[in-house]
Amino acid sequence: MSSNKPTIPKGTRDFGPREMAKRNHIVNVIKNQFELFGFSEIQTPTMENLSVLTGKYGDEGDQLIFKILNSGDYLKKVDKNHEFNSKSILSKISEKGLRYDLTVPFARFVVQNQNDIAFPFRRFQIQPVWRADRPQKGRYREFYQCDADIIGSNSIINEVELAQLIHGVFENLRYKNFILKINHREVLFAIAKYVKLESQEISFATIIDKLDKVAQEVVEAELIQLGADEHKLNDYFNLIKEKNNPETLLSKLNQLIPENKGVEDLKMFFDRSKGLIDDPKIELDFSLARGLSYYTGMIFEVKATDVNIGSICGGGRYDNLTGVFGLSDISGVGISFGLDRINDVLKEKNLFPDLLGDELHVMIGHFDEESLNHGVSIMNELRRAGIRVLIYPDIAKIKKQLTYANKISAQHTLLIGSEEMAKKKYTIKNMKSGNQQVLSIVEIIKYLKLTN
RNA sequence: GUGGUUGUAGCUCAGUUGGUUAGAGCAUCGGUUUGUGGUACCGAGGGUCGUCGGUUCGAGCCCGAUCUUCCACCCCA
Repeated sequence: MSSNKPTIPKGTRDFGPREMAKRNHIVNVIKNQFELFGFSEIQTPTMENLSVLTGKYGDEGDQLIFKILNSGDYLKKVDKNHEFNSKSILSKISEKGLRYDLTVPFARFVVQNQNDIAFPFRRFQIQPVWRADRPQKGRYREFYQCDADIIGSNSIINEVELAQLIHGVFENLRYKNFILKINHREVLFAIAKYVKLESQEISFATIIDKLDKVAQEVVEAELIQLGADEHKLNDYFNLIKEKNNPETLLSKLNQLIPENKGVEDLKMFFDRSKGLIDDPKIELDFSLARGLSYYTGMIFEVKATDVNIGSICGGGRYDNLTGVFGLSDISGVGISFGLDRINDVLKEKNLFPDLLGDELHVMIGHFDEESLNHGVSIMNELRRAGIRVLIYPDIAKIKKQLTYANKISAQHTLLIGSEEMAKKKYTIKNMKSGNQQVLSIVEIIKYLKLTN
């Protein structure tokens, strides 16, 4: 009868009770901030039509979309006499895929519901996404994103608010060692032009993005091979390396690329942020590029400085995300928190609070059938008073019941025997200290309300 | 997708140049103790050594394939 042990697919995870309590803690903090900033929640389906998903994330992104096989005889539409390769038959055997992120489904949602939406529309969304990537540290095939977007407004105030929101989230998670890097796509494009790489802006951006991993010489050599002007490249590298306040950096940048919208936006961003964020951890990084092809304006990325895990939050402004679905000239800006990576960071840095808010207040223990029944009515009274309580449901030795209470981390046990039933006073035991006292139900409720 | 790496009990790991019946700690269950756990002592259960195939008189150990783990690249949350 020995069967093979069951497993779960590569890159996916089970979350036990303790894990879920921690994840919920993070979700609650993020959700709370989203609501404070006036965002409303939506959800979209797990699967989308492939026509919605493909072409939005670049060629590599398309490869990473999980495709769903058509139901029924999925080979029916395949013409074997025709071209027979994976690319040509994909459209015949699959028309749906699992969502790859939350932004593109959101764009689809906006277009479909445009007549019911009041613009500017502020929505948040916390749902899992799937990528057929090869898993490694901080990289999963199923993971949660927590997105907040504002669509239908060009104002830089939105960017400022999102920066505030990011600070609010990490402050409430008690994580201080993050840095919010910002840049602007227009700046990158103008610099590409400046170093004589016009029409190769994308290649320029992807190479430049490696700067935090690869030595500058390597990046420089790669860019020169691409056709960049060595002298102009040096001006740029010098500016990247310079540590200075944003105003100075921006005015220096302005000398390289005058009359640039990106520089103007960034100036306005810092101007409007003044005094709104305590202890801002914002850094201008003119080499920040970010992959997703739909960004057109300011781009954000949050990095953990003391954990090696990639970015834990990212986002930016997109001017025409809904354009591909037929609704043009609507600008939006959004950010996405990586729940799983934030969880990894808090775990590594031991930043979870001792009490996660999921604690069981009381477990009722008993000695026989009669006290068990008595306990059930006591349990009812406690629940009505808002106390989280359960009763050990079987007749068992008190030792076994206490061991169980210990394992499920009950904060107290309430013991009922013949003496307790006679006096209507019950033994309440604090499981941490081991102290116990004999109290009436009213006193117990009062006592528990005080401790929780 | 490219290159490397890992796999022995529920968990963390030992296991000699290939040699009888594969071990430990923790965890689990039971007892010492018929009203007291987390924290004592005693005992028990639990493994076709990731899977399939090969070499050998003999494989946990050697070889191949495959799955899985982790890492780097790629990309990203």
